Amino acid sequence: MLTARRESVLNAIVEGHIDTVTPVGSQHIAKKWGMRLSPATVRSEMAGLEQDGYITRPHTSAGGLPTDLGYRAYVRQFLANPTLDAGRRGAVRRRLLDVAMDQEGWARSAAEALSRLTGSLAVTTAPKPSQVRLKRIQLVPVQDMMVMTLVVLWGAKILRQMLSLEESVPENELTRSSNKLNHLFEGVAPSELADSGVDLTPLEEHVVRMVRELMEEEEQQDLEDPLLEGIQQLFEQPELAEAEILRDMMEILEERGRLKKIMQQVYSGPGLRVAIGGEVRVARMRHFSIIVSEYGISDRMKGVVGVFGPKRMAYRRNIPAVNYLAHLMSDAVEQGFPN
Amino acid sequence: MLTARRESVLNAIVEGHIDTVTPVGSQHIAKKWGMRLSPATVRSEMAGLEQDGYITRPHTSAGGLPTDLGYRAYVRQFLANPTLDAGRRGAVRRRLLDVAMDQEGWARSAAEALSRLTGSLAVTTAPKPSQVRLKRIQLVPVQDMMVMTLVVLWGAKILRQMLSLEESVPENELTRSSNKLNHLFEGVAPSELADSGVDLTPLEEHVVRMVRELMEEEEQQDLEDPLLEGIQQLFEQPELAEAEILRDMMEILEERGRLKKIMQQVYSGPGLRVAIGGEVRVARMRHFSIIVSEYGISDRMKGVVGVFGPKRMAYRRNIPAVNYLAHLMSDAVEQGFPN
DNA sequence: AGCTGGCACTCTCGTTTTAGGGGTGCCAAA
DNA sequence: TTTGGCACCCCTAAAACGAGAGTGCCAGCT
Repeated sequence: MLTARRESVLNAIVEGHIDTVTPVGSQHIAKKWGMRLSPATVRSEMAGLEQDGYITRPHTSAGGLPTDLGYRAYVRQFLANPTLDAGRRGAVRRRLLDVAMDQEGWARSAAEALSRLTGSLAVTTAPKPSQVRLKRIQLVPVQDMMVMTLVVLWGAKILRQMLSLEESVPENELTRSSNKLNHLFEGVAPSELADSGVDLTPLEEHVVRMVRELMEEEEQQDLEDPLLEGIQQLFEQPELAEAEILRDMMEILEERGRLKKIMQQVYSGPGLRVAIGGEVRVARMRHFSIIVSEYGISDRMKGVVGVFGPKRMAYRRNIPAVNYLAHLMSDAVEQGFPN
Repeated sequence: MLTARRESVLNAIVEGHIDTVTPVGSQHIAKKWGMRLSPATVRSEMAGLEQDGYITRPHTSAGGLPTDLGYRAYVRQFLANPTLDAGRRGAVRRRLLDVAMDQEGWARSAAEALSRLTGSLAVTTAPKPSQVRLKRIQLVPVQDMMVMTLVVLWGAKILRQMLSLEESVPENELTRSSNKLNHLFEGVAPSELADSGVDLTPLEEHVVRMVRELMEEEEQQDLEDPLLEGIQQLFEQPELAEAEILRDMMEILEERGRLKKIMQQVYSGPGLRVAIGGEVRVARMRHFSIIVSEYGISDRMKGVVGVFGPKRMAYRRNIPAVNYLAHLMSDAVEQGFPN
């Protein structure tokens, strides 16, 4: 059971470890404490914390290291009401509401801001509408027998696909087809992209089928691909001296898909989540934590924003920062911005 | 002066070092030699090689390590006629000619193939036409007062930019403007995107100016952004145990721009180039080499393809591989594929 | 009770020592 | 010109060592 005093010993251990990287001993804590408690007393509390699984020791007669459970208890206090101190908010808000950017640029600049705010690797995904709907189809000839199909969806998402023709088709016919298809299908969901009674040329048939496939694929994904900003910050973390940890990190970051999957596992509905080390069931994450928050309008247009770093990250700073950004971004989306 | 025998001693040293990572001694070489020469003789040749700057010794009485000059002499033999043995060519050709992909996907899959072929980090840039010309402009309304401008260039490159309006503009007017601009400016270079005598609405003026800026920016770049494939391979290299080397590598890879600049420095015109360690004047490259080849049609549509790795890389394997891919990709581009 | 100072003990980490071996340079002989 | 022999160099890996940080426990104090 976690008495108040025991909890503050735990806090001291976590924070001590966060800034020294080493196991932290009883004296260190007592000192930080202003000597209101002797090291011996602290030791007995630490014994209790170890018993209960909040800390471990690398070996007998070494200081304490927080376990995942220990971090979890530590983090809890920041989850209640994470507000960023006014000083740090600075120009972020303005920057995020001011510029006319496409979704991706906007999300990227949010990640940049968050990265600067936290000094960590920041991750965002561009806002994605929950409904995939067709805005426009455009067939652009790029060469004889070769056409690029541009598909614009609601929310300014662009898909493209090359299409090789059986026979050369004059440009104005392509334009006519584009117009025809746009007329027929503007605003439809992928499932409605079937034959509409109207006669379609074989080419048009083909395009419709292709667009449908693209849109269905798009529909599968419920998040856009994550955008990373501030990778260099990660490399300054001392834990990466450990070859194994470095390797894990590379494997996580190497493929966008992997990080996306992890984020999907962690965030599950609105609000802010923290996953510490092994809490998310991915072996590679053992030494890392991730803070994730959804933003946007839950079932209309959403994305996620978060921070990734070693378990030893500055939760006290990062949690409010992520939360702040999530709110900013939600505000922006509610105002229909960006769009 | 490099006698034939001395040269083969050098070869043995380089290859020995490539696969043992350590300095290589005279016995080792003599053994490899099938004992047609005694270690003592080899030693005297090594003394010569050291004198002439082809090898160094980490300390007196240690084996030899190739210098940049030594690698250079070693590499020369592969530059003459780098052909990949038929066995390895495998399905690469087919894969590269078969699929209908956009430029970037195609270039990425080339990088993937090259990475697999060499077991190293492969880099490509998508083919870029030397002339930036307008194919089509499309104005897509995404929201009241907000328009997305899509610009398609020759070579199927797409640029986009958000544009916020002063006042709401009905959709069909946007379409009319798109059509008008396409009529006026189809196929023009950025410099020709000026007033054309025809009356333009303020909105159209604005779009033209914006498109021109985008195109001019595009014109500045003479390569597309590099695509990397196979980063994980790099991390398996033993030299990265050295913290300093690891750091250098990270700094090079961190920003795409940096690698691009290095590649531009190395490749200068058609054909295959190798830059070994300090040969390219970038401090961070000291421990690395890069093999780069241009592909495409020199002043119409080009890109680069290459391999990046530690100086200790398998040049014998990688040079022919890069060369092979460059030729494949050139063939593809000549056939107007991808497009 | 609960806290504290004292004390013996444990474990790690950095340093020093040591031994061994791979490798050289040189020389004299084939 | 090549080779075997030999003395010597210098690094590296392993072992030995000492210092320091930290613990656990206990007996006495508040």
